[in-house]
Amino acid sequence: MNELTDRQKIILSLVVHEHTRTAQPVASKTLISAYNLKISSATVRNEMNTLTELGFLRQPHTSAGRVPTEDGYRFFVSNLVQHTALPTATRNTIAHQFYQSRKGLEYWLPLAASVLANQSQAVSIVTAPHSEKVTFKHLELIATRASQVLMVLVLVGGEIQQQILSLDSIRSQEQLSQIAAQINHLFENASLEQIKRMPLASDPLVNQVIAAVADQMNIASKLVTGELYLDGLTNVLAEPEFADYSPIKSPLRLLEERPMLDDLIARTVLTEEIGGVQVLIGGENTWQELQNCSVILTRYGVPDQLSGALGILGPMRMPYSQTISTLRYVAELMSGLVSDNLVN
Amino acid sequence: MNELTDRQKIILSLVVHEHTRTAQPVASKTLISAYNLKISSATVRNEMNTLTELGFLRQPHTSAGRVPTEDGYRFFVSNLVQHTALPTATRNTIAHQFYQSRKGLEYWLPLAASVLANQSQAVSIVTAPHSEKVTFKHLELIATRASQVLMVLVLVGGEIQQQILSLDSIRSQEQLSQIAAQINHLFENASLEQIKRMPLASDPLVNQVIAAVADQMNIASKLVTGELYLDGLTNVLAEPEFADYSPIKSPLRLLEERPMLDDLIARTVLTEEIGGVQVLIGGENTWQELQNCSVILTRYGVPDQLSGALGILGPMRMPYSQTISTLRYVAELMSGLVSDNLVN
DNA sequence: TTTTAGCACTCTCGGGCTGAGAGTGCTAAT
DNA sequence: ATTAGCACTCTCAGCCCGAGAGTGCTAAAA
Repeated sequence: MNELTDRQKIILSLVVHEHTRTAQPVASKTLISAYNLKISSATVRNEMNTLTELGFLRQPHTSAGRVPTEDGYRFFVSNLVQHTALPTATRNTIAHQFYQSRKGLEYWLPLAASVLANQSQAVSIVTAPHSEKVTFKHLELIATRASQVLMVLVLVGGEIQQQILSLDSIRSQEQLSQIAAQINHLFENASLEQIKRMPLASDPLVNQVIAAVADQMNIASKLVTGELYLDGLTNVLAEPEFADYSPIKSPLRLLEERPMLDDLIARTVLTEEIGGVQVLIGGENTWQELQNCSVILTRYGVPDQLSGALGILGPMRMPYSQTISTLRYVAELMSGLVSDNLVN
Repeated sequence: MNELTDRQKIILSLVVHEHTRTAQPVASKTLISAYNLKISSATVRNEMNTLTELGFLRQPHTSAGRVPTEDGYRFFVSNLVQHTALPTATRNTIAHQFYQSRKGLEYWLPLAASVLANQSQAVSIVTAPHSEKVTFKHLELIATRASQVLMVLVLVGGEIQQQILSLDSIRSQEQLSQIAAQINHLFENASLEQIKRMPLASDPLVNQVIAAVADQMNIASKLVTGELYLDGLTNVLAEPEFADYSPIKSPLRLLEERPMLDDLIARTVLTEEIGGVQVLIGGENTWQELQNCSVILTRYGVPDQLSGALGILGPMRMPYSQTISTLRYVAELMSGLVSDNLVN
């Protein structure tokens, strides 16, 4: 498979590089002049020819330069990308933004989305961290009007679920607090299974609350990802290949349809350990919507406890090295923040 | 101002109607054949001419039909729109979707966004309800690790704020609960001003918590709108006038920039009482980004307690009557839901 | 055997031209 | 006041064409 000569690899790299820069088919002459190559354009043409036969390049038409194919990008990303560290200046800029933001996940998530979108000039995807195992942490019952009660459920990890309960009978705030305290004691660090196995209480109202708790925990356990944050939609629209609007629609559709996006994230990132980066080029024959796009995804958080996904969706013609580095760095930052603020 | 003859009004209406249907300039002949008019095309042309001189219509070029201008739409919306009730079938479809959704604001908000986007085939804007006056309802302190504490603050209305506190000293959950109970008693239904005026407690830790509460309430009071939900971005891209992509970018930018959107909502809806509908045509010389767009906004919720905004952003060429009716109906539904689930 | 210079060939792209068609404004008659 | 009729204007799609870009091939050079 990896039968390319060194020179062919260099040329493929350069074509990819030049094409990401200009968004134009790359001609043989352009290449030697742009990168000061010591070989003639004819030689480059010959090599390009073999690369084309191998399926790594293609010509839009007979007398045009070459453009990398999906396979070309794939080969480039898996074998040729040079993982350069993010420039210190960039790292500082990013870190600075987190530093001067308000503390708290609800501020960091949109911030991460915005930082990623700006840095990559593409669409960013950020999901709130979510724990695979749902564990009870704390319950609170707050009297509102008449028999209505606001139930606030805190899960280990820090996720908060709320629900309005209509109780069968009216209780005072003191009574409610007592019930909550009782359940808090009983359910300390309990899993959903453990809660389901517990015997019924004597007070039917307690049972009603327990049922609601179990219900909410059940909902939480079925979530693949937490809240979703997107940013940078307009960046994509600025890309020259989208001058004709139609190719835009499909990838944007993907972002709007949660099930698809969840599927995408579930099938890629969540199978990955934290720190790994997955690159999907052209939808990999699975997501039709992503024909001319690439998605780069990674996971952040604390393993086995609370983790979410970070991603970039952009044109296939994308500065992979830089984008991957940025994504890695933001993931690192976010992991740190999550672990510093873990509720357990 | 309202100097139009009845026939001119009819013709203006028909031009608007026909143009929203076809997205094409409307010719005099087209009009009489499409609507079986009993007058000749020459008469229509004469009337169109005066309407053009009055600034309600314009010609893209000499030998093209007429297109409504901003003023034309404005006149149409304020004087000529016939407020037809939403068909029962549509109402049922919408109500059904709310009925079979899970209960809870966190489900209704995206649902409302999705319903509006689908019904109007445009971009929908939904903000979570938010109360103008911030009032303390309930506080909870939950021990996590070491000296870290999760603070959960519930405001009257039901908004929940959370924050991780790093305490100066380590306390047990019992002690924390005691502190919370103490503050809950002290702050019952207190406003931010009242809290700020209260004397310091003897326990510095209590003061630390109170400061955090005040801080969170301060943040809440500064929010113009709650969380934001958008949907239907792709619908806009399907509009024929956006075949060339460039006009798309500006309105989408507006949606991504929270400050602008907040400004838009604040300046229009929030000045309006609940039930009223505001129509902004072509940005009304204030929002450059909305050149060829119209925004229809309304407010939902419980007056003076908890209210949010619902809106539709679409092309200026938009079925106003239908869209307004839909918006009204969804607002009505949402108001009901909010008032049924009020925490106070 | 590999590289290179040279050249013929192919294809795109923008400009200019053109004829058909759409729709108007005007005029004169009803 | 309305309308039929007509000349006029402007767009639009199609076509041709020449310039330019870039290739593939061949034959010579290294």
